[in-house]
Amino acid sequence: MPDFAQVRRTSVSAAVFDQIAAQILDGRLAAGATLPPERVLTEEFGVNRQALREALQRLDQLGLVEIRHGGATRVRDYRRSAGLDVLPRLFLRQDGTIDVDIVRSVLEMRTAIGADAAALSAARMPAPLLDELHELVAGLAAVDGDDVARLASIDGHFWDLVVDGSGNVCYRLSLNALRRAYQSVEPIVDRLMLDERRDVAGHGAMISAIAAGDAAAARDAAFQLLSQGNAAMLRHFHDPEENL
Amino acid sequence: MPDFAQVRRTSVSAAVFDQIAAQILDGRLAAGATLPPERVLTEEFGVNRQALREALQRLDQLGLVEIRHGGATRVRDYRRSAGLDVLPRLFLRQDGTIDVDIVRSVLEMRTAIGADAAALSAARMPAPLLDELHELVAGLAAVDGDDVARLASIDGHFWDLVVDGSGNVCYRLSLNALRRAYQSVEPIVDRLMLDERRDVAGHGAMISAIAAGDAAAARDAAFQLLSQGNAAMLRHFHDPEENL
DNA sequence: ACGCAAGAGTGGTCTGACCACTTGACCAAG
DNA sequence: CTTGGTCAAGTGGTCAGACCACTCTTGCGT
Repeated sequence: MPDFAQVRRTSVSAAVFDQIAAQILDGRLAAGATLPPERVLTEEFGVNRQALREALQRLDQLGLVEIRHGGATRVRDYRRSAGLDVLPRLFLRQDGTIDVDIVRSVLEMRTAIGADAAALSAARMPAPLLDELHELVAGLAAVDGDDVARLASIDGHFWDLVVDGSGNVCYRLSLNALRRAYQSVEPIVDRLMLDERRDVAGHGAMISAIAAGDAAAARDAAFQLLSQGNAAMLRHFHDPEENL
Repeated sequence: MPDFAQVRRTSVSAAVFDQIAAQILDGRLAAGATLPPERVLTEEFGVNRQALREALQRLDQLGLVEIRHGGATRVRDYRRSAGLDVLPRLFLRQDGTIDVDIVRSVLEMRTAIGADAAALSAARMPAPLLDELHELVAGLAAVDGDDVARLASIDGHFWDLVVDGSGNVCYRLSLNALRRAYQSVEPIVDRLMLDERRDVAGHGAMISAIAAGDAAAARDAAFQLLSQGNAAMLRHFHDPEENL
């Protein structure tokens, strides 16, 4: 079995972006500090000004720096200015360790969003999506219990439909961001989430409540379902921060 | 009385970014479509390639397009790839109208997040922050009931402390994104949120529950408090989408 | 002490060239 | 017919150097 690792193709501007972002997120570049002028950074990184500027533009878009024409580029306080898009870089630090606080935060948020989306979809879920959900759960029961990839796919699709059915765009966008947060450690997550994802009864109870239009029951079922994975994740990441 | 509008000094790359982003978010540029080559876009926009590229890099960072070295730049399905950072542009459409569905989504999410943050902070809130909260509510009672700016400031600070005290980074980052969503219509929001923000009893009940470590009560109090603004906002934006 | 003009320093834009990668057409060997 | 390789055209990526637009500080003049 080959099992090769994917070759990483990194552009110059992306490399610059990564370096600066990492320094801001781990505090080496403090909020309020001014970045050196572009022409100086150009020399330090050994890259062209255009490549450097593309990196800075991305950092600005992310809320990590503030660029002002004529003035200096300053480091912003990402806790006040950034969005969920920085999560992946907070989750997995540059030295390869995992931040437990971020793990907990992500789990709490997915629970709150997931539960509320389930409750909302009890009132709004369109019939076609509901049919798809039933098929998914039926398919879930037929999956080999150890096929982590297939379980991840079905469970992912399951929540996509629930969130879509909730009609809440914010939840839809948040889900994208949260997933990306632990994408870098997908293999571990796939293993830890195994029990939650193959819980046919749990998934079934949830869509039953949604189909019945019982918002409270749907919220409860979602909470129960998600709590399984939360417990498994926290148990694993609690003490050793560097488990990979 | 002058009442002039603020001059918008927009850079070239920002203007290009705005145009493309708007076309993607309102569907004129469909997901999966390929953008013209950079050299062609350069001519159509009448700008330099560097400026154009900076705009494209930002769009990629936002999850609106996918740039591939050697291949064409494609429009992505922002519902699957973007984060909460696109909310401001979904909230206020380019023609100046407001999307009611987005308003509702934002309100639902702020409620879910706010209530959960309150519940979490009941267990985690550090003493210093709690003291600050008490001072804030005391100050709230002393504010002139029509000073919308001051009320907005105090209420904003109030929730900052609650979310900080919850110790959940995701909620902190989400709050940033949600606020930015309706920042463009701040005056209206300030007026509609008036009753919620000057509800001294509601704020007081919430921090009392937090101080007592009663998570369930804190969640309830937060929910009650936030529901006031939700009702006012939905009442106002329900039918006429273009109210300004 | 104050106001303001000038200069230095910063980010913003432009030009034109070349490099690196992807794609598809075409061809040769199996 | 399939497979693999070659090649050329088209795409994004990077580079160089110059100039424009804005901000901030300095120091002069009042």
